[in-house]
Amino acid sequence: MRPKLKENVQKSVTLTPLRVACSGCNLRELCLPMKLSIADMEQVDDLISLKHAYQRGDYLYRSGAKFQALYAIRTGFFKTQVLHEDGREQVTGFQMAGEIIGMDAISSDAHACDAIALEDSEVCEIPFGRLEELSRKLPSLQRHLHRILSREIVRDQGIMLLLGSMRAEERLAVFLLNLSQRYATRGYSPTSFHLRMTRQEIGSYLGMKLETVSRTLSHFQGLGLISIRKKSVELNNLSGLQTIVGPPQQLL
Amino acid sequence: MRPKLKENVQKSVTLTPLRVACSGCNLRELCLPMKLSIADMEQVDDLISLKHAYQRGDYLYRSGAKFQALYAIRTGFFKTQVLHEDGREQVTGFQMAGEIIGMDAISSDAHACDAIALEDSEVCEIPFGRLEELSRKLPSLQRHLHRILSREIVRDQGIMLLLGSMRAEERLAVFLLNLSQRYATRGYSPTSFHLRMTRQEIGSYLGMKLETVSRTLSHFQGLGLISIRKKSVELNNLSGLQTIVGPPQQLL
DNA sequence: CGGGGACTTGATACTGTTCAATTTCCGTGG
DNA sequence: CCACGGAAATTGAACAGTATCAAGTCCCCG
Repeated sequence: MRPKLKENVQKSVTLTPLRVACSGCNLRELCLPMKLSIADMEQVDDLISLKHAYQRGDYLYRSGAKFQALYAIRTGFFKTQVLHEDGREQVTGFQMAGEIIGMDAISSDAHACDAIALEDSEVCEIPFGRLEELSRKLPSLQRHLHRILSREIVRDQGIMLLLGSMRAEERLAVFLLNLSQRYATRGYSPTSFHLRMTRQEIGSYLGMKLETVSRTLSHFQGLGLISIRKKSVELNNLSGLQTIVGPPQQLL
Repeated sequence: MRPKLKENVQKSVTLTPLRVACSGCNLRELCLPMKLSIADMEQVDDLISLKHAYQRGDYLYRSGAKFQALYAIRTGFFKTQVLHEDGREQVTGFQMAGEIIGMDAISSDAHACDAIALEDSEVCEIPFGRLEELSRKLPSLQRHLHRILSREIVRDQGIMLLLGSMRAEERLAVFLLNLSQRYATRGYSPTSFHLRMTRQEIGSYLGMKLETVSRTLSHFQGLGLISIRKKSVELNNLSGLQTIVGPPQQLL
């Protein structure tokens, strides 16, 4: 696959740098905002050339495993979770195509959480040593890497806000709206999609029990906000969901 | 202050590189793990030379403010908080001497949270553009920056676990033990310290109401685990607190 | 020395959990 | 292809943990 790609680069002058680096690996996240020359782009392209397939249930990495690479999800769906020694588990995120995963491992050279495929997926490996090396030469790559790391921090802060100060209904509404927006960004319907995760996993992520997730979804359905049947959801009233997130009782 | 420092560098051969870069600014976090030549160290030293004082209640930065620099806390104590439009606020962290703050702003060039001094504090400014520039030249600085960013991600994951799967008692025990450990690292007593924040702020951080914080602290005192009088805490039984965090009822 | 914020404590209300019983669905093997 | 078995999901009822509301105290700062 890769050689063919390189030929494309050389032959097709009309190909924008963007499309070159992203054609081997649909890395919206990694490539979109960068302005690179063709030559530079090829270097980035080389970096992310390794591609692996994972089946549903497979671990992309396990907590404690030696850190070697970041991973760019090309297709599919993952969850990340941290395990407490006493058996508690907390889902820390759901990741879909175009997102980068594994950044927790940089700090200690070992992964701090598990990443598990929720459906069959393809992933590009980004050897971190080489990424650092290359980003020393390419300021725009460097800047982009920093943005990705920082975005993860901001995302986590949002989840803290959610877990620390929202009620069950609000959390679930935020969750659905977030999925909706992410699917929309990727060209899928923002109002009709499949949940790749179980109620239990949603509950773990949102800090509530699976029964509460189920009840709350049923409640939303009763209000006509959504239609849900097992894992297929339809959001019938996006602004209605927004209202639930907003001031439930008049605060401030 | 800075000129004097440079003279020290030139005259005192016995000064280790570490002590040079840290003498102007007590940046355990930023400097400790790096191996740099004297010349490189001086460059890092130059980078972090700007120092500012903040009084209790002052904002180090506000949400939305343009991103210009990271900040290394030299002395004092800060909190960071995110505000939801409907007035809800969530404290996302308490930062003390030696910690780096402001990394949320890299992703969008604007700060995503407020940082407020909880006591009179001194802070070193680290212009981020120059930090990036220098870290392109110094791989060990680059690596260290990445570790700091990643550590923040790991920290946030820990808080998600706390908020998502622990009960009030456990959260508070974790909180006290975490403070204890951080004070110990800095050479202060791990068992006797002042809380710099209000019950309300602790509650916001831990996802509970101030009354619950107060009650739970009283409860710990009743158990003989701690002694607390307003803001002074004494941890009388560290392993007892650990037990509270551990399996409360036999899980798994 | 006053005033107001911070804190504590109690009584009550409510949200979400726990336990339990069914039902539905999906993958597997006959 | 259908039947089966087990996991996932739904729903109900009782319960537990926190939040809420309300007094009252303490103490820090001006």
